[in-house]
Amino acid sequence: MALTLEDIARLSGVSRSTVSRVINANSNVKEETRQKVLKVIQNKNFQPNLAARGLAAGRTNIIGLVIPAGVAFIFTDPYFPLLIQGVSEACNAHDHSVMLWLAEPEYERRTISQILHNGLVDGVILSSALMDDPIVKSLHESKMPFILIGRHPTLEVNYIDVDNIRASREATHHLIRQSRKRIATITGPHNQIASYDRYQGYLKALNDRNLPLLSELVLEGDWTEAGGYAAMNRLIPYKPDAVFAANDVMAAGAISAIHEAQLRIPEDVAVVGFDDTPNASRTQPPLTTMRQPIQSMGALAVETLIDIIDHPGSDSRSILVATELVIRESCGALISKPEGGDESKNPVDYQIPPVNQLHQSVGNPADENPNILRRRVKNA
Amino acid sequence: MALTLEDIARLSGVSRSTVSRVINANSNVKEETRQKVLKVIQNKNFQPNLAARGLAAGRTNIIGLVIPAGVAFIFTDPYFPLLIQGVSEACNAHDHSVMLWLAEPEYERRTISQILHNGLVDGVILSSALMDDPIVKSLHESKMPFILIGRHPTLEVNYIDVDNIRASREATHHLIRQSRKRIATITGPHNQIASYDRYQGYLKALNDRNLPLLSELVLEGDWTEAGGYAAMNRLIPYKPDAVFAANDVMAAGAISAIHEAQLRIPEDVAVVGFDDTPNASRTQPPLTTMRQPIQSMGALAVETLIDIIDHPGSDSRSILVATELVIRESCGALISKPEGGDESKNPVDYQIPPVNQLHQSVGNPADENPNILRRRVKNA
DNA sequence: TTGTATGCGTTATCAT
DNA sequence: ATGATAACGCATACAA
Repeated sequence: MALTLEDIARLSGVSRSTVSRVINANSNVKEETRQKVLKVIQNKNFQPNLAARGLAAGRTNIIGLVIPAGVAFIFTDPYFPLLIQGVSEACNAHDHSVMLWLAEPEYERRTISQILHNGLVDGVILSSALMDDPIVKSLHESKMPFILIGRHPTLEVNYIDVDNIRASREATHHLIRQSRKRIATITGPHNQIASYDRYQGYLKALNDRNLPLLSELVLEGDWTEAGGYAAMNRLIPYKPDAVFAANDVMAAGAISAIHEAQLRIPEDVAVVGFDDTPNASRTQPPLTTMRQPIQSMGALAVETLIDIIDHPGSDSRSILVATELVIRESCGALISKPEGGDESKNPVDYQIPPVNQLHQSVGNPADENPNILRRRVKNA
Repeated sequence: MALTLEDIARLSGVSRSTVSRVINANSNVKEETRQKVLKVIQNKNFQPNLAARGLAAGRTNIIGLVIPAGVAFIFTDPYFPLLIQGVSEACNAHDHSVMLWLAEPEYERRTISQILHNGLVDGVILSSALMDDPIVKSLHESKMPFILIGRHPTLEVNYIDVDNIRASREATHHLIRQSRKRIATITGPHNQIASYDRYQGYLKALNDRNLPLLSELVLEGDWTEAGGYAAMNRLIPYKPDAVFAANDVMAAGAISAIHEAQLRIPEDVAVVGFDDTPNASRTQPPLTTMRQPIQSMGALAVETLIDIIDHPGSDSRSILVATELVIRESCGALISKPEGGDESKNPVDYQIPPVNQLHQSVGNPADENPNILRRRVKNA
């Protein structure tokens, strides 16, 4: 049987309460006593029972990480692994544990109510993807602290995201600057907010330069390599000279299709992806892509969630993490001189901040107001 | 505040114990009462507090999944995601939750003792990899039920694994049958049991056919694509006509290197991998590989662990899951007629069972006794 | 079949 | 600064 507070108390000649105080770093304990107790604890390698602690304190230091499995099958995509890793590391660093739910549709209803009411979890990180995810609504209506990875289209909830619109706009502008005229895009699934935002950015970029939207050059993918491959195959007959894929995995698929069609990259078709996942640099040619710091976002989610848990009733937080266009010359680089003279300056009306600089925004990122970006104040 | 047993009891006009009985499917309760209580529970969407349940019953229905992070950085490899998915799904299906620990070296010591003693976890699935992993020893010395994914070289512990030796031997035989004479291998890291076993299988295959071991054709990789690429580059000067990579990701790296050296696959160099990860079929040419059902192994681990938890003191289990050589003609296929006449029959002295058939073995898989493979008796 | 009483290992409130 | 004691929400042995 495992040791208890009582055991430690007896062994160190104090009361249970004092041991509890020592463990919880309560200042009301004489240094001498503290050391004595601490020694016994170390000696016996005592670990307080978390279930009991949870019961008594109403707090478990456990965070739930929920990933809808309708989306999670994309495990050939490093996105979720990286997110999990980021969350896990941050939890370790903050003395929390992570409970993982890959919420399969069939179990979803049971799962969500379990999470909310079983008293085992202090808060939830939800990698929501679907625009109308019922889990988000359930959480929003409950008292459970939670934070989304990826903004929500309508509800005012806590979230961490990159500014997908801005980032995609920037990525598309990169292609426009190369005088690409027939820029295709392979989007993510319609019902996901990230897909929507990235498509909006693409549209805005075209609009910025008065380029027409060619609807035959817009195709919906499913984030997978096979999907990108299939989409590109259907795109090729329409002779695009560039393609913006909403993630790197689809971009890789597109590259395969382009090669098979005997077209050259980037001479015939330039390719730009999104994510900068580990092997974006290993495609042939290396992929130009929009980097988002997925692991950092996971970590930031943890820290913010803990902050929310510690300060209930505080304002809702919307945190935007900066992205960075990673130009790998061979894949999405300039192939012709700019037509006009103004292409040398960045056509986007703001500077992309460096990737490791985290920013907080209070508004909706869809709003056109780069100035509300503020440096995030930690532990504020 | 969340509802409690007491609330439900009051609402349905019975005692707390009766409600508890209903929830725990105790047979000693009148059907009528049962229905009555059940209705209130459904109605109020009551969820018992798991912390309290854990405290009282000494069981939480939570399973810990521990992945050493020294290994987990390989998240560009779908292995761990697939494993996590398999474990998670099985846990859902069995009404358990999964607690995830990506055990980083710095936190390892604290982590392990937390897992063992915090009373939050009924048992642990450990994706051990290192031969001398201290976590395994800690677990082995503790009373915590646990199961390894991947056998342990010395300790007699519960594990799930594929027969790596046998599988690699089979894979290598496939190359030998093509009259390949200079068969290279890219192994995993030395200190991992899977690497060791797969290398042993390679050695046995050479030995089976009296082929010499050419030490310049053996190189240690690190499971990553970059590692496979680098290893292959160093291998090429020694003119191998085939290479067996200990996993698909390294095989993909090797393919890149071979292409860059202007060599043809499989005419000049045949390639065989291990795992059959989702995009093994998407390499150019498609990869011939040894399939292991990673997700199934995760699920089987969960079921076995629950069984162990339910029946403490039972014998230790060693379960081997069958593998299957997936021959994709273009990558590791025959390029020349067999030299002798006996190559037509399988040189390995046993049939590889179909992949979805799970088997149990009592002995050490390193032992040469295919006959001890038995169908696993479920719920036995 | 049902209710009562006790204990699980903490934290927290109250004394001292 | 420390110690008793009462919750926390549930399961279970025992009584009825």
